[in-house]
Amino acid sequence: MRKTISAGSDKGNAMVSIKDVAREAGVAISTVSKVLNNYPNVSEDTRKKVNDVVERLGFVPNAVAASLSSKKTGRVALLIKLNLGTQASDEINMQYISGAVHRAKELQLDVITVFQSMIEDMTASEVTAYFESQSIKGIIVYGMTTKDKLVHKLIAGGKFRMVVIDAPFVNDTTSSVSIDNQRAQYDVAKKTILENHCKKVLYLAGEENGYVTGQRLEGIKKLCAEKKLKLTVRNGKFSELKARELAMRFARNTDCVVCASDLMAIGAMKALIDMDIFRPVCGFDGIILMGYVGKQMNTVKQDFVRISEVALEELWRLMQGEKGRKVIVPHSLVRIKYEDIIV
Amino acid sequence: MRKTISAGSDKGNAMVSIKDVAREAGVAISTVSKVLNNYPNVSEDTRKKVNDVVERLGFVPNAVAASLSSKKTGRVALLIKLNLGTQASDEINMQYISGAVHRAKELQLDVITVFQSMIEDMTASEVTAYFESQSIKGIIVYGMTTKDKLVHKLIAGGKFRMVVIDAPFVNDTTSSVSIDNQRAQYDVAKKTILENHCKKVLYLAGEENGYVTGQRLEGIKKLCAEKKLKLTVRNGKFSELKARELAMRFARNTDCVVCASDLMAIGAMKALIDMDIFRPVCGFDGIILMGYVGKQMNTVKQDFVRISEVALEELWRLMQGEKGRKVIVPHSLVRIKYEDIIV
DNA sequence: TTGTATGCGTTATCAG
DNA sequence: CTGATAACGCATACAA
Repeated sequence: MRKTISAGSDKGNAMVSIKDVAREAGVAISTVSKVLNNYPNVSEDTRKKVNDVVERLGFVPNAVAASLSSKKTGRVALLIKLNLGTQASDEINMQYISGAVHRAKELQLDVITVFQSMIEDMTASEVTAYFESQSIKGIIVYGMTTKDKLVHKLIAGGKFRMVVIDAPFVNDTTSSVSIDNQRAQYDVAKKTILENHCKKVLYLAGEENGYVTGQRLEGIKKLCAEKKLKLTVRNGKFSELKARELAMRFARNTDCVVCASDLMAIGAMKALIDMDIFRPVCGFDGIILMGYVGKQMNTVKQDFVRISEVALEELWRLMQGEKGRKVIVPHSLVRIKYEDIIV
Repeated sequence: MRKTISAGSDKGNAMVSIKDVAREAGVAISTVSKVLNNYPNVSEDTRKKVNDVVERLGFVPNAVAASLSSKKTGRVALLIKLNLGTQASDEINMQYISGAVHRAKELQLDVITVFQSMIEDMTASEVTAYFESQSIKGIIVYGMTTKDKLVHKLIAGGKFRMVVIDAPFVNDTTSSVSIDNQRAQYDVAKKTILENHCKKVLYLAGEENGYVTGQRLEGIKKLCAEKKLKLTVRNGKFSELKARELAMRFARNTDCVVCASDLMAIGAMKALIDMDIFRPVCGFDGIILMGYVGKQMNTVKQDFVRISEVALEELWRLMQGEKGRKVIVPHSLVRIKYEDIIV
């Protein structure tokens, strides 16, 4: 009668299982299972009876056992690329993880986090075996580049449902999720250029093997064509240091610096400050670090949490058997000030 | 002879199971299991035979099934506290996750990531049930405060092996892992004070409900007592904004500002710059953000990746049945310059 | 040293 | 509508 809270260290108190519920409710295990999984063929009467016991015993089905048995309910892996300790990527990755993990809990999906570095020295079949051994059914890939052969093979293999962020892959079992990179680059540059009446723009592009690099480049090209602006493009490789160097060399002869990432924008801006000249700079991503540079800049705000939530929902869809598709998440333009981010 | 890569989209090839290995090797399933788990009683002969087949088939044991069966091999949860979008904590948490996940893979432990926000509105027994339903055997708690009643109950409940970072809990099933906070605060302050010949120090302490706050406070008190320095303590609450305000109000009458966190050090330093006065400032944590402030500061470098690796190893120990203990991880003193962190 | 049998907590397929 | 019962992939006490 007493719902013993089992004070302390009584070892053997096993978790309450479906069997206990069945016995307590006076029905068969299979019936309990049906109630739990909302099967149609079960009377309101027993349904209620079972649910009451479930409630009373505080029963929660064992997800591990379920996934062993079911083959449907599967786990998903987040494949994260950890960049050399630049905390810009830490911030972004953390938001990715947070978004996915939260949404996963709501959808009753089990999530494991995997870093590229953990699998980069494995062959494709080893990685596949590893994921299978973990009962992984779906994978979300963050920060994929053209050089990630392993991921390409994973997609081609077709063994897993996959969602790739910022990479243009769509097939029956693969979806892509991203913002409209071309449009975003166009928008943020346009705003900056109009505000400052620029004629000659220096564009610091991302790394060549990044899929977004080309799209963003299209955006700035389109703008410059439309507005008849002189465009100088340099490969900043998404590197703060590289951007700094490029700004030092080329910024003097232009009236603004458009960057394909916030980190590059920061590098460029710091260079300009050191050079003691002013040029408007705009970035891309909307990371908090932008608030620490001392100068405000326009940037594209990507909602990484949202992107990751959407990616997880998309993976869920795929795991229900739906076909892959391309999903675009909205973005916005912002200026990040120190006063806004300080807490 | 060819190690077939199984070209492409052959759908139905289920994962190779222990059964397949057994059949292929001409032994019983249990024998394979014994080989896999390095049991003593198995002849070198069959051991080799089995291992060959394992190799050839690329077999990897199904972790889910194993944990269902074994009751020993369990999963561990990382309980992460996500702070209001300050990317300082993002950086730290990312390193925590990275360290734990990597070490976990080596130790063949399955890891799930859980955020405080996901469980904060549950009761202790609900959380317990949730973790049990996930076959969680051990939990690492990051960023625990005195106010986290839930975690306290989890520890008291004794159902899980636990490792708490930066919190003083040790019992049979619980270990604590941290640096020597008192010593670290003493060291970094001493260095700063000696370098600048300070006499009056302003100390911006952490939040009262943080376990490290008291230890760090002891460190600075000890130093000031030894060196006969005038010490003014204010509660900065680990807040950059609060530190900024406190620096504005109190820094003028002191010759240096010792902070219990880098974020506060940044807030204080920015305030000093705005006030146009110079005071040496030192921080605590060693986050990369320190490189973006423009002024170099001494700080304590915590190796969060290492801390988390150690925590995971400790959890592993506990799960082997060993008793809880207190583990101290080394720290170091550094100055973080923009030139060092830019990549 | 090896094999047999049972169980872990579910889901799913059948009869009833 | 409900209840046995067989998987799921593996570990392990026990028998051979």
